[in-house]
Amino acid sequence: MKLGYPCINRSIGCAANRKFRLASYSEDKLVDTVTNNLDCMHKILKYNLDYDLFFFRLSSDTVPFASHPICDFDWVDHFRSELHEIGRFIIGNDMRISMHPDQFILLNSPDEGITQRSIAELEYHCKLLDAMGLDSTAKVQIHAGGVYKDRELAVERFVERYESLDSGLRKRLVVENDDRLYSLRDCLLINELCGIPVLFDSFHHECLNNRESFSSAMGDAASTWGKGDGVPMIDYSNQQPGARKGKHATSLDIGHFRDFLEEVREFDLDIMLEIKDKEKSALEAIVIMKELGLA
DNA sequence: CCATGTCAAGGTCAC
DNA sequence: GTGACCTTGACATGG
Repeated sequence: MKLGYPCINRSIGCAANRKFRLASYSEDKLVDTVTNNLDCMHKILKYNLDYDLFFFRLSSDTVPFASHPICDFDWVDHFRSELHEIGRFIIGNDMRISMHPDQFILLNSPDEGITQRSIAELEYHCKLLDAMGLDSTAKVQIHAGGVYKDRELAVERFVERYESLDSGLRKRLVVENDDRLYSLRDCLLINELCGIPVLFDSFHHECLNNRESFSSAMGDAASTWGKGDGVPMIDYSNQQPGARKGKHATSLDIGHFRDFLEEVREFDLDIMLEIKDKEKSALEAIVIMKELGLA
């Protein structure tokens, strides 16, 4: 099992997700920002290696506005060697990488324009991973999307659009159960219809489910991952005490995490820890995993 | 320098 | 039909 955290490291004093306002866009600013972001990304990955954290989610802001019409800069070419070097570091150290575009990426929107912009954004994500030389085990996770007053039709649109994507995108995409609209069962249905692997989010599952236990849910999700997809990824988080249901915790609930691991320990998984204090909780979690002989 | 408003992008739900 | 809320950190502006 590998363990990781998303996008941001608060210990090392740099940010790999720096961006700027669209109104102040310039090519110089883009180059400066991406230079910073890639440099910091590399530093974070080195930190992760030092602490046995072999899973990391790259920020969608690595190349700001990459899929926006304003950006006609060939950043893949310009940053070819930096991207390649980071890719070599990742592969050489047997690290796992994911990305997770924001919630307005909607393959199943009835609005064709929204879908087209979403696809452009997915293309950017895949282009970044491609430029690093990462294989199809580096995943881009999305949600199923909206319901639009007709769930069946919305699922149909998702499947149709997924099938129309070119294989370079399809090989990286996975669909994640969310906490309000599409449960694990809904995602498994989508998988049956088009084959997209299902990324299990344990916290969303706690918010929205059909009474499946963690281990049975995990088994179902894991069975949707094929050979080229690598070890199944999952998202783990826990509830912030006293807050609205579905609010991600500030810090790791160690007892909950240990119980969760005990329940899914029969599976080989890579776990993304979606806790607000990022690497701090990851460092606590890796201790637990080692205690249980899982890392 | 600090505080507060704002930011490319949508959807849902309450009223 | 309109507006609040979701959720998020960091940019940007104004005092």
